[in-house]
Amino acid sequence: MNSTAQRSTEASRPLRRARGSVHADSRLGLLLDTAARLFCTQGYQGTTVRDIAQAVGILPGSLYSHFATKEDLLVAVYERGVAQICRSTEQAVARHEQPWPRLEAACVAHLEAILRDDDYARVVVRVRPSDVPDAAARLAGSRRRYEAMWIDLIAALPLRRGASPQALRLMLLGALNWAQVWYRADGKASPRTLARRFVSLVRSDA
Amino acid sequence: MNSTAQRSTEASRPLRRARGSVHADSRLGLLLDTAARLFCTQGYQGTTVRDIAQAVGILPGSLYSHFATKEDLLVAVYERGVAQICRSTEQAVARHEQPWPRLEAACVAHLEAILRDDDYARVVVRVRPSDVPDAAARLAGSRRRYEAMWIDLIAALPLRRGASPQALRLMLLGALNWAQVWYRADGKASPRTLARRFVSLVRSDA
Amino acid sequence: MNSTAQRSTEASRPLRRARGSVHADSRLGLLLDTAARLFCTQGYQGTTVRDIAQAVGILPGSLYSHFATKEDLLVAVYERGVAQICRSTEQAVARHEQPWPRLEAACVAHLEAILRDDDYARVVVRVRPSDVPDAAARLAGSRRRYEAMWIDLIAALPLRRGASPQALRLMLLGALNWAQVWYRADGKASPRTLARRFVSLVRSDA
Amino acid sequence: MNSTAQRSTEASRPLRRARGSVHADSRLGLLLDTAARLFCTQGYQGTTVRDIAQAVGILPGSLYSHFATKEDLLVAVYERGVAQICRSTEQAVARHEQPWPRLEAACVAHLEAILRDDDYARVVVRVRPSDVPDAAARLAGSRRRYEAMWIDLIAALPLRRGASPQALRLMLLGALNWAQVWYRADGKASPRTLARRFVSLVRSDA
DNA sequence: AATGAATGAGACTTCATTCAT
DNA sequence: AATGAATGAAGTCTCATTCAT
Repeated sequence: MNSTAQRSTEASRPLRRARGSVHADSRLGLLLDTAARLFCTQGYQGTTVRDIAQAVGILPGSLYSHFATKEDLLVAVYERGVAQICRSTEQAVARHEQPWPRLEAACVAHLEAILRDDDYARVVVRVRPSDVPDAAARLAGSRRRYEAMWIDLIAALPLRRGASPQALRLMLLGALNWAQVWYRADGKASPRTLARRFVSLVRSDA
Repeated sequence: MNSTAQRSTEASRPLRRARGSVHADSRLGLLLDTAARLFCTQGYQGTTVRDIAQAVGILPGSLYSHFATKEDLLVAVYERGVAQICRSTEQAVARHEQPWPRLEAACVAHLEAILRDDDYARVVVRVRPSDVPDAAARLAGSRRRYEAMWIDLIAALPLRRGASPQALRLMLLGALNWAQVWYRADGKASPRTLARRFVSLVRSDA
Repeated sequence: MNSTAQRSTEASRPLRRARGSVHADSRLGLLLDTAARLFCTQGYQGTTVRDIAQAVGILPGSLYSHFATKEDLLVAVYERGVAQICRSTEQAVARHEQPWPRLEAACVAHLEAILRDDDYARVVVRVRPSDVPDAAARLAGSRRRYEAMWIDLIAALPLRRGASPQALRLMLLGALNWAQVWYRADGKASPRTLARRFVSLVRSDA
Repeated sequence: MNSTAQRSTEASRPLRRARGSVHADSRLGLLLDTAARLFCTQGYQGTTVRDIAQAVGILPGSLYSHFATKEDLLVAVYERGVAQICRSTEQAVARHEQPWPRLEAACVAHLEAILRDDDYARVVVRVRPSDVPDAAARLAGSRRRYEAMWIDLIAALPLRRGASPQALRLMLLGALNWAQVWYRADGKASPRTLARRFVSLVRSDA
């Protein structure tokens, strides 16, 4: 619902202007936050320009003072989402030195971001590039840096011979991302617990 | 509303009328097949009633001789999808007796269904119930039978103490389903290979 | 809701076939009754062919075995309505010999018919010919016989010099017909009472 | 939503843009005028959004910049109609002091408004609230103020003992309103004459 | 930056009606 | 007489976007 923990100043929840944003004193920050919230809640196609404008407190046409198209707005949100999930994950990883703990920390950070903390990050998982054909390439491009990070994380693991690092990465990220489909906040297991269980299932050194 | 399940391949992909059907319902069959194809290709919201009607060769309004709403059509497709993925998986599982091979067979069948074989099954994974709020309950209901099957498959495994069967199920299914997002048919690894790799990663008895 | 008191045999309320209708054993009687009920309840434009067919228990297309168009069905209902309101009024009038009591009896019969007793008669007042341009002439033609009766009734009155018989007729019928707009069955005054009050207001011989 | 009431004749019938309006809202005024004209000519259900938009010279969708639904547009027209018929009647009444002449003036004003002068007023009589179920309550609410005026007018009359004021009001208004059904502008009697005849028929003090 | 009205295309759906069976 | 599927036109309304102000 609200964006990151680290940057809460910008995600001013109510309708008024955010301060301290890189985007100066404009409504741009609020606009992005709102779009992120609606995109991750209702999906890209399920969110209308009207929805966003109304939640921000402007008219639909005014949105085009900031973004040329709805897709551009999505791309902006998506890029921020990738940036933030990268940052969260990097910070979490940096606290550990051993490869498996580092991987586990990444999984926890990732899952917490896409389930709870960060509307921007949630959009990255919620919106399939193929749902927005014209922007698919740009979205996929944004994602790449994050994937590179995961490739490194996995490469550092002492896997047993024959195990596919790529399969491990796809499996872990897939399992984590799909949690967005079934996870309910009122459940018993927290994102953190879930992430740890997933990791322990594939941890071959135990 | 929809007809049998025994005729899954009868009128699968072609744009024109099915040939040689024993039933006289070829139009309805074609309609469902077409809807399944478009829904899994473009998503539910990305597919218009016009798209479907045009691909079938009828007028948009004619669709409403068969289904009262677009959502009802989705539900019919979805229910067929669940039925077929259940059938495929059950058949695959039945060829094995040991728990891990049974699970592996299920994963292979599941992944092949949602990546390649079966437009109906693909819809089940492609369309999130929450994207279609008014039909969400019906869709989720359909899914339940399939989930029950997986719970049984997992319960039969000799897991090491402390491992969560639920986490294992959610992890495997999530990883498999998410493959729909990144899998490209021209890739090196077949669905079968992928599924086996995923299973081997979580196989604790090796 | 149901049609006349004198012909209750035909107006079999539930969905099954009427017996003893002039229209033999067919569903025609039921069809007409149902159309009358819906037309007077929801208006002509507010009633769809589907509504009628469904209430009768047939398919929309089957309606066209009986009537070539929806308008033809309306005309048939309307003509019956005029016939029945004529009959009711004539019977009521026949019980009196003096001109004013005859007029009063006509008003009572008319108002009871269009407010309560007779769905067919209600249609005659409810549906404006101008709402159905293509059938307007036929509807207006049906009405004529009834109007002639009223002209005679009024002509028999001993009006004071200068009073316009035409104005009196238009006023009385207008006041009665408009009651359909505001009358509620749960009100205090019965149609009979209302009709009498209207007559007494214009009765110049008191 | 709708603008002033002081400009009733400004953009009355012409198909094209109003000339010389003091206001810049000519488009909205034209829209309302056009809707009033079509609603009173063809009825509410007989008038399509396309009809209105085309007569105004905009696209159907553009109508929704001003009104959220077709019903909202009707309500706006209807409310104006009640306002204007109130105003016309009040002005006419104000020119007389005796109760019967005041009533007669009201009848004349009412009849002229709903037969000739004022498309908005005509809509009030032409459209039955029960034909537009979702807006019925709002329409009926609008009407109330006008009815209150009539109750006062009637209450001031020196009726003979036993005469029901309510019946007199319902009779007069019913007779006047129903004239919309049968009146043709080319007839011999003017609305004014007709209204006077009606009043004289119920005038008990002559 | 923002407004408010409008655009143009297209959304889903309904309607009366047809017609082979 | 009735069916069931289809037609073709039209229904109301929504959408992303534009543009003069």
